[in-house]
Order: sequence, then structure tokens, then C-alpha cells
Amino acid sequence: MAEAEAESTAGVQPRATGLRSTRQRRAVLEVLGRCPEFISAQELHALLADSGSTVGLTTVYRTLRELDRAGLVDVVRDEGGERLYLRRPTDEHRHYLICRCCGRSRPVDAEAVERWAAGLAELTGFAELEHTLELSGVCADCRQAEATAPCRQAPPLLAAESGTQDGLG
Amino acid sequence: MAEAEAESTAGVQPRATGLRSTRQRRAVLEVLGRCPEFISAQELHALLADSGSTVGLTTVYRTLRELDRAGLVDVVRDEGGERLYLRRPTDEHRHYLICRCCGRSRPVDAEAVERWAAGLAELTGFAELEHTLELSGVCADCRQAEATAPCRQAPPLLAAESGTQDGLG
DNA sequence: CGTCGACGTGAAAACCATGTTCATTTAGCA
DNA sequence: TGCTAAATGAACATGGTTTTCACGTCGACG
Ligand SMILES: [Mn+2]
Ligand SMILES: [Mn+2]
Ligand SMILES: [Zn+2]
Ligand SMILES: [Zn+2]
Repeated sequence: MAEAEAESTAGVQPRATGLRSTRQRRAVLEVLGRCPEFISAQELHALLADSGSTVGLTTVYRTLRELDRAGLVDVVRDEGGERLYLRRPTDEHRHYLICRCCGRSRPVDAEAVERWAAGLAELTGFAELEHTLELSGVCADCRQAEATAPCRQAPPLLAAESGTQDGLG
Repeated sequence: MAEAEAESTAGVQPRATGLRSTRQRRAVLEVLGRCPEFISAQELHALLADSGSTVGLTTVYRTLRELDRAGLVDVVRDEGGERLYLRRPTDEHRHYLICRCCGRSRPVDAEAVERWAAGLAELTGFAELEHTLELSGVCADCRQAEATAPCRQAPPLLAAESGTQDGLG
């Protein structure tokens, strides 16, 4: 099941991050790229194991931290404070509305909030303003299902094969 | 040094929370009420020890959780995910802008964001919408001091004696 | 192609905030 | 004053994340 690592380092160099291209990082990035919703480091570690790649949990944590620093993933914290990651398609700052039930997420247009936050700087005298904005709710699908079971929709898992843009190099 | 618990249960019953009035809870509430900025459970535990009260760390955690449920404190999470608490003066939903340097906070008027968030429900089909909005920056004071030391302003600690409104009963 | 040093890896252990257990104490009410 | 449900806290458990450190490997340079 050890997937052919044939593609070597072809076309690898989109956003130079200063990170070496290792088997583990390629695997993390590949699996993460197929993940349609936010997942935790541990879930990702399990997915990697399923997919045949052997990557230590330590490395998964480290890699996700690097990807965060490099701006290649979006990070949110669930209610328990656990960090969840999603491969970021664009390099824009984004916010998400996440279903507390099934975990499905959708980006929201928070331009209004961004402008409001920007205005806060002058208004308060604070500099280097940062903000976190996390939105959650119960999606329409889950609301229906909720009548029956107490909300345990199977979260989606992996999607089809992705491109070769991996962000390393 | 064991402060005279003279005031007994005088004037205790502002917002009925269903919580019993114990020595420990009174102490937590009293010290927390004198805390001008967000603090962690552990910091509060230390402050309690300093002030002569003996309250178990477990009880501090439990009490803060109850106070949160009862709406008597505001809670934020710092960058490490640690929960920080602040005695809430009013019972309104609030957001804060906190200095990453000294920890000083100020409530901000986020009405615009509240309205925007409310509109999201119809727009997305999600129900039971919740949001967290946390703002941080570097306050004017710290910005000045930053030129010298690498930002380690002494965070303020306890303030003077507070009133007798403790929220128990 | 080889060499080599900086960077990356991972098993084990440490960390650390927070929760749970359970025997003991206590608040509040009749 | 007694009674009982609630509260307390020391010890222990939990779980996500980081640190350690011995070993592997990426990739630049010759
Ligand atoms: Mn934003
Ligand atoms: Mn709000
Ligand atoms: Zn859902
Ligand atoms: Zn400051």
C-alpha cells in the first residue's frame, strides 16, 4: 500500500516557505489537502496511518505548527480548546462558520467585521491589532437529523486526489 | 490574618444563582471582584493564598465554571488556550480588547458585529449561532515602554476593597 | 556523484491546564 | 438541633501539546 512516491519533487515550489521537502511533510500536506473540513492533529495522524504513510504524532504537530506559521493552514479552536486545521486554498485571511454537530464549515464574508476591527486601532490607541472570530451553529442538515438522533452526523472525511501544489521547497 | 468574616451573609442575594454561599465562594468572588484584569484560575488561586484564604485549586476551577454558567464572569482564552476570567460588572454580553503586553483590557462596543452575526443565521441556514470575538493589541503605554525593554510591563494586580454584592444566595 | 552540516524525525517523557473520584465537611432548611 | 443534598479538596486521571535527544536525511557545494 506504500503509495508510489513517483512524483518526486515535480512542480514543487509555489510558495517558498524555507521548509525542506520531506516524505512526512509531503504526506501531511497531501492528506490535509484532501480534507474538506477542519481536523485535529490526532485525527490527521490517524488519517495518515490509514493512508499508509507513517508519520509520528510529534511530526504532525510540528508540521502543522510550521504550516500555520507559513500561512498555509487556517486554525480554529473547538470548544475544548483543541486546535483544528484546514488547508487554506487562498492566502486571504478568512473566518468560518462551523457546524457544532457535523463539523462542516463554510467561509463567511466578514469584510464588515474587518473594517470595524481596523477602525478600532485609532479609536483605542492600540497597535498591532489582532482578532479571532469564530462562528458556530447547527447546519440545516443536522437540525433535521436532530429530531431523531441527538446530533451525531457522520463528519465527512477525505476527498479525491488533489493537485501537486504542496507549498514546500 | 484570617480576615474577620463579620459581614456574614449581609445583603447577599442580588442575582439568585442557586449557589450556596460558602467561605470559598465568597473568597473567590471577593478577590475576583478586586481584580481589574483577566486572570487565570491558577493566578486567582495564588492571589487567594496571598490574601490568607485557603481555597483548593479544584474549588477555584469549579467555582469559576459555575460563575461562568451563572453569567457572573467573562471568559477569554489567551493565545495558549488558557482560560482567563474577569468579574463582569453588568450582565450584558461583551467583548474586550486586551493588551498582549500588560494584560490590561477594555470593553469595546461590538454592536455592529452583533448585528452582522445575527444576520448570518438567515443567510446561511444555520441555527443556534454562537460566536467568539477576541481582540488583542499593544496599548499605548506598552508601545512606549517597548522601545526600552522587550515588553514586560508589570500587569496590575488587586484593587481596593469592593462592595458587598457577591452574586450568591 | 560523494561529503557533510544543518535540519528533520520520533519514541519516550515531561508539561500543564483542567476534570474526576470519593471520603469528609458544611450550608441551609424543617 | 438534625438531616440531607451540596460543596470541598487531596490525590489521581486525562489529554492535548511540547521537549528531549539520539539518529536519519535533505540538499548545497565541490
Ligand atoms: Mn478577521
Ligand atoms: Mn458578541
Ligand atoms: Zn451539521
Ligand atoms: Zn499594555
